[in-house]
Amino acid sequence: MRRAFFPTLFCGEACDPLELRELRRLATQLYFGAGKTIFAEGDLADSAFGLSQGVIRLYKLLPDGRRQVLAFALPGDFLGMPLADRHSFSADAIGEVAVCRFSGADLTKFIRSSPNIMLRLIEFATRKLDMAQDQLLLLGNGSAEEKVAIFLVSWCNRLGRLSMLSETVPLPMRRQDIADFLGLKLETVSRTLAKLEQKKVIRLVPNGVLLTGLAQTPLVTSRSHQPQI
Amino acid sequence: MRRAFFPTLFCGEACDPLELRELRRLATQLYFGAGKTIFAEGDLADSAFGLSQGVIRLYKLLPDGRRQVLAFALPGDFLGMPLADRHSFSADAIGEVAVCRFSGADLTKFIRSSPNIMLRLIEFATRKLDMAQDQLLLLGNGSAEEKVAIFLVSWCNRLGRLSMLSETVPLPMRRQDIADFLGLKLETVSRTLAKLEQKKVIRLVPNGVLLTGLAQTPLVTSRSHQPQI
DNA sequence: GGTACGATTTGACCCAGGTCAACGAGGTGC
DNA sequence: GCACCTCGTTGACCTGGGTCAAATCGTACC
Repeated sequence: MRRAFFPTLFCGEACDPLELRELRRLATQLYFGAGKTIFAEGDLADSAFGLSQGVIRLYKLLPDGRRQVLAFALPGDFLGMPLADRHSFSADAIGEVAVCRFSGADLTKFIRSSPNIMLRLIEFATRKLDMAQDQLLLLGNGSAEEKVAIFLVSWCNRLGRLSMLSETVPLPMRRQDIADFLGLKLETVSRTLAKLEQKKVIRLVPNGVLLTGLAQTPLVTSRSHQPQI
Repeated sequence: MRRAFFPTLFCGEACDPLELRELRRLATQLYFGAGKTIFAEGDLADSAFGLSQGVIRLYKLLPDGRRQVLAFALPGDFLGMPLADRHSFSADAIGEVAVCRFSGADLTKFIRSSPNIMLRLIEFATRKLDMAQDQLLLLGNGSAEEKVAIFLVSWCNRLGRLSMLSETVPLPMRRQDIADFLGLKLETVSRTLAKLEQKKVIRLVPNGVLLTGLAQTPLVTSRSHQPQI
């Protein structure tokens, strides 16, 4: 829980230092324990969140309990879209988590006053939309093996970009989370991982995997695939 | 092919009449025959399109030919996100189609100069994202029957909103398109429709259906579901 | 150490939906 | 009319992944 990590959405050369200072003023750091809910679908979106430390799962629930995990958020990710009036999905902590919260009213005023920030938001949303569409492609057309393999590849690409990649790739989420992300059952995820291990593509270790070489399946080559919301 | 239909994104009370006039100046009307491609995934997004008349299917292809239909666009829909540099999916006409094209450079300049329009774009993208996430929920968790039923309900809600709903609901797209939209095979779509007809929920007619009462399955109740891009 | 409890793996079986193939209903051109 | 072609339907069969149940592993707490 070291230093405050700011949403990358607001970082980079394009962001005015003055605006950044203003933003920092709006942000407060919050901590959540494992399994705690940051916000739930349907909640008034009276504030916006950036993830500083830890991993968060974003998901939707059906009345009968079925769940679709939309994404796993990593440090730097922004949660949800500012300016929406209600959250369209739930978010809860996987392990310990630190987030920075932006109070809604102030953030809204700030965004509306800055064309610069609005442009970044449009680009942000465009990227999210693109990723959601890649995910649709995967859910609609992938076999269990393709789904799991692509999930692993994309997960370690993301960790790599954050320099959080050691020899072994950590998988902090439960099998059930992966299953709900990929539209599979947890037994199938487990079996598929075992199958990949037999093929010498990965090696399973407690709370992680070791990638020893991932075959290129048709879906893997499909551009981007960097699920992060 | 009557009058020019303008993207609803740019309509409504919030849009300044002066800006609207400017936009109209940027738009040119184009016509495409059945099956013609308006743009393809990966193309330079040097212009943006609004659909005036007809139906368009938006989709992604895999190298091996598998296809995911992302949405069926109806008149008033905007195709793709402005400001992106490349199209992230393909679009082609189902039947005869009229679109208005906005030249990219001019549109970009116009958007960047209008905070008003940028805000609308953010809201637009937020809605699209929300819809994509509902679609993920459906693809990941729905049975064939749920998928088809929800598709029908949502399709006729959209037609209803456009007052394009007569006694019988037109289904201008092929079974294969519906299948690729729902992550099913065309035989399954056909069988499922037949099953729904046996249950007296619908009646099949050439190029359409007659809804005689659609049961509320868990997924149907899941808010919104107004696929349109 | 030992016990308890949740997460994961593994096995045996089943079924929704995929696959393959035949058939039928409209169109269209000659 | 007839040949041809595409789209849709239907049937028979198969299989990938779901379901149910029983180990096994890991970790935390006595």
